Amino acid sequence: MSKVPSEEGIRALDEFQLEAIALFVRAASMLSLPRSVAQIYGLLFTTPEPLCLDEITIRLGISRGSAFDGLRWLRELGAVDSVFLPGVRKEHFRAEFQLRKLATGFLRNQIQPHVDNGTEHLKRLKETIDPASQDADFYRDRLQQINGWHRFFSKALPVIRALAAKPHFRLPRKAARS
Amino acid sequence: MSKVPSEEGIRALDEFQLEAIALFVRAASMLSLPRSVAQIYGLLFTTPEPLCLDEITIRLGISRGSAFDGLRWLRELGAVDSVFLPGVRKEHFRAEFQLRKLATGFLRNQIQPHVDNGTEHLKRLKETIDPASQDADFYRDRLQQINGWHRFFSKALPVIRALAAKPHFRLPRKAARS
DNA sequence: CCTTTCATTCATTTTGTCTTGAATAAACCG
DNA sequence: CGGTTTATTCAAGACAAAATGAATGAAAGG
Repeated sequence: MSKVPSEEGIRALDEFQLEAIALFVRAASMLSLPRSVAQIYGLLFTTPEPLCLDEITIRLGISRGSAFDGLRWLRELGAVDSVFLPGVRKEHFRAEFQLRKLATGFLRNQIQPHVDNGTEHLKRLKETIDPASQDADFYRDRLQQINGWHRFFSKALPVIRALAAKPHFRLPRKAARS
Repeated sequence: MSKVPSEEGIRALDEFQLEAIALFVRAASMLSLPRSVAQIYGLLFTTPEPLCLDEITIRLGISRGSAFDGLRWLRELGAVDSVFLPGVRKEHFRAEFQLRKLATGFLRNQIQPHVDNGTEHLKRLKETIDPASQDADFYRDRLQQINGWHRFFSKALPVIRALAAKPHFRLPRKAARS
């Protein structure tokens, strides 16, 4: 009957979902993340059951490609889990929402690499200082400044991770719908 | 003699400056900030004397418009100071580089507004829950989740500010060139 | 005033990123 | 195996953000 994904049995987004997705989109724009990523996460976050790729494209009105890329990104971050339902071929997805996991994934994927890379660049920067130059002292001072920032970030990341892990910031358990 | 900014007496960037600017550009890309902003900051950071707009455009090879916008952005953040030299008409700029100031400015301008705005959106989101809906409980649960994140950020920002302010992360004083 | 210099704006062009959708590959099924 | 469904890639197009530079405005100097 249906070769192409159809909308049969797919209910439209309700007001809560729309508003929540909008909220995620706003938050994502703060981090300059693609709208589609935020939409996908928002949809999964506000949907009790795991959804497959086609359902996502239909409900959000985005293309397969976007949905696929967005899901891959979210999975790599750990913000989305794939779920295999017995007897169902399609991969299904649901939102992960422990702050600890989200923060850890984001730091690991988006921040840490830059900080690590910075270490290397700092070494190179140091070597560009010509001791004979009349600016050598000034440059050494600036290099130290950058080094200080770099150390700060190296130390701050674990602190942030720890903050996010504090149960204090999690919710009191509430009955979850099955 | 010169109606148009010329390169008279403007020495080219040396290796240290080029490398440092590249480093700032990389860092900026992590935050999705425009390249020109990073270039300007990098140039000022690695230049002992304050520079005026024209010197910046010449040394970096960017347009007046970019330089102006970039400087405005950096000034609003507090990452750049303008300096008025006696007997000199042109406004001159120099980099501010206390981590405390940079972090404070960035959080104030780029993050805080989003968090504040979030408060409002959360209120609206709450009102979209239809108590009659069969998803009402589920949605309330999710709303609590987002509330938790929001509280986390509200609390985390001051902590980060405090971290950045720790003298521990600043450098031992070194003689600065006048 | 009038002129000159410097600061600022903004319509246009350029650049880079996101999205799309058709093509391809892989997995599954009988 | 063929046939079919599902997953993934990727070149082309759409879009948004940034950069440009000429035009305008403001301030200073004489």
